[in-house]
Amino acid sequence: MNTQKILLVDDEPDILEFIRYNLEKEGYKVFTASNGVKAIELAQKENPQLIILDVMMPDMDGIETCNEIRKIDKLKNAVIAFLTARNEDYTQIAGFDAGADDYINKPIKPKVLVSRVKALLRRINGEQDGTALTLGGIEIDREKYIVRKEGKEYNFPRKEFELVALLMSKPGKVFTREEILSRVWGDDVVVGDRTIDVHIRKLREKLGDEYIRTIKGVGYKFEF
Amino acid sequence: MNTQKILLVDDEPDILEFIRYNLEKEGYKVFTASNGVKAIELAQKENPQLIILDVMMPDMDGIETCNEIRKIDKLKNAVIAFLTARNEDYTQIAGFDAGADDYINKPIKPKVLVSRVKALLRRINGEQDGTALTLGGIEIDREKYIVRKEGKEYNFPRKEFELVALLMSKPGKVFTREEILSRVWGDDVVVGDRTIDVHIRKLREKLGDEYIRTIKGVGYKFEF
DNA sequence: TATAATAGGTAACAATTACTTAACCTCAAT
DNA sequence: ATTGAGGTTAAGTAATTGTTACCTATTATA
Repeated sequence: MNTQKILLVDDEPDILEFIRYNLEKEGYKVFTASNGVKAIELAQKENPQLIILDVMMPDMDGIETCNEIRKIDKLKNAVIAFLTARNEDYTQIAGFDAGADDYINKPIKPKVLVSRVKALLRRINGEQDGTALTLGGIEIDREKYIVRKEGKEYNFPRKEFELVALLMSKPGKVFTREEILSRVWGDDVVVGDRTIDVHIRKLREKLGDEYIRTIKGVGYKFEF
Repeated sequence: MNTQKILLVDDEPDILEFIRYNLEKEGYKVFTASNGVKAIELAQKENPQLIILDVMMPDMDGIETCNEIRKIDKLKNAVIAFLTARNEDYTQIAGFDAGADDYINKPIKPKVLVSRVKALLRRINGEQDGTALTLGGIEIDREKYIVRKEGKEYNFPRKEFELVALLMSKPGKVFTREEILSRVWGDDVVVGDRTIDVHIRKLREKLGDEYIRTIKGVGYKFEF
């Protein structure tokens, strides 16, 4: 296997060097950038498998940088992790929307960092793990495209699967109809108003009514 | 040839006796154990060529038992098969990590059981494999480019072989059309839309419809 | 070398499944 | 009571996949 490339983005040199040290010790090839613009340049050039972004940065913050990176085609498959201070709840929500794959909390502990990085990189190299998400007895497995409930497996049609996966990706968060349309159907597709309802209904039929809650006038959320 | 020893482990006496009856009829020497601890003891003493483990057992489940057995040096070459209920959480593919060689689905049909056991034992006696992979009664041999099903051998054309080998390499995982094209045909080859379908059809014709499942809008996967 | 057999691919159409819509219903807030 | 948001159902529509027959290239066989 090729040496893995990691791009590290933070405005604090100390943190940059601290993380670099710990990752290079593990044999990774580490690139660093001190701001979003440089990060994007480097990412274009080096095509890293994993990008670690500090959320809090001057000028262009991590989320914005993430959004820009996600627009670059050849980086579509890169794994992006955010560095955040503990308990930055709002940030996290925005971060998942931006397509983050994981969060790493500061202060950083070397061991945690390394094992997390390994787990994230394993995802790319096909190896089993991390693909399943379990919440309130319901498990969705992206890789196998299966939903499990109480040991039984169900094959959901594509839209239903994407919909439940979206809602579960951020349990408790209310997804507006707009958001749902944009992320499950795509921005250019135009569908009628009742389409979402019908899909929600099908999900409730299969999972039970207790998981998906309607927030009238706002949207839907997953609860457990 | 020496009489072959088979160790059977299940907590349900009925199943134990049912299988024992069918295997003894074929001339095998069958030992039974009702739990993992006894199984390990017996395995140590009798050194069976084949061990059939029920996955679901109280206290020490099949996978755990398997892990313990694999630690015993003289049992390194034993073939281990799991008994599983159909549609049971495929999580057990974790069983492969534990070093399982095959899965046998419940409910058990005598004929299927016997031919399966024969196929597994054939591996030990004489025919050295190393590159063979057996799943749900289908065995693919990368070296000889041969597919075996219930004792019969089939010569698959290259593409068909590569396709089934790919799907079986990660049972349960959905391979997108894109992935399949890239890995069986290569990234630069351009083939029409229906090409994959036709090959899938040929495989289903030869193996039976129950192995390859279509996930509409996503891809195909191997199931057993 | 001619001929046959096999493998791989394509096109046309059938079948299936998923998705969307329309029409109508319910419920709660004003 | 009226309105508006969402729920429900059945049926229509679109998209994806299955199937068959046929063509071409390659490899085996006489």
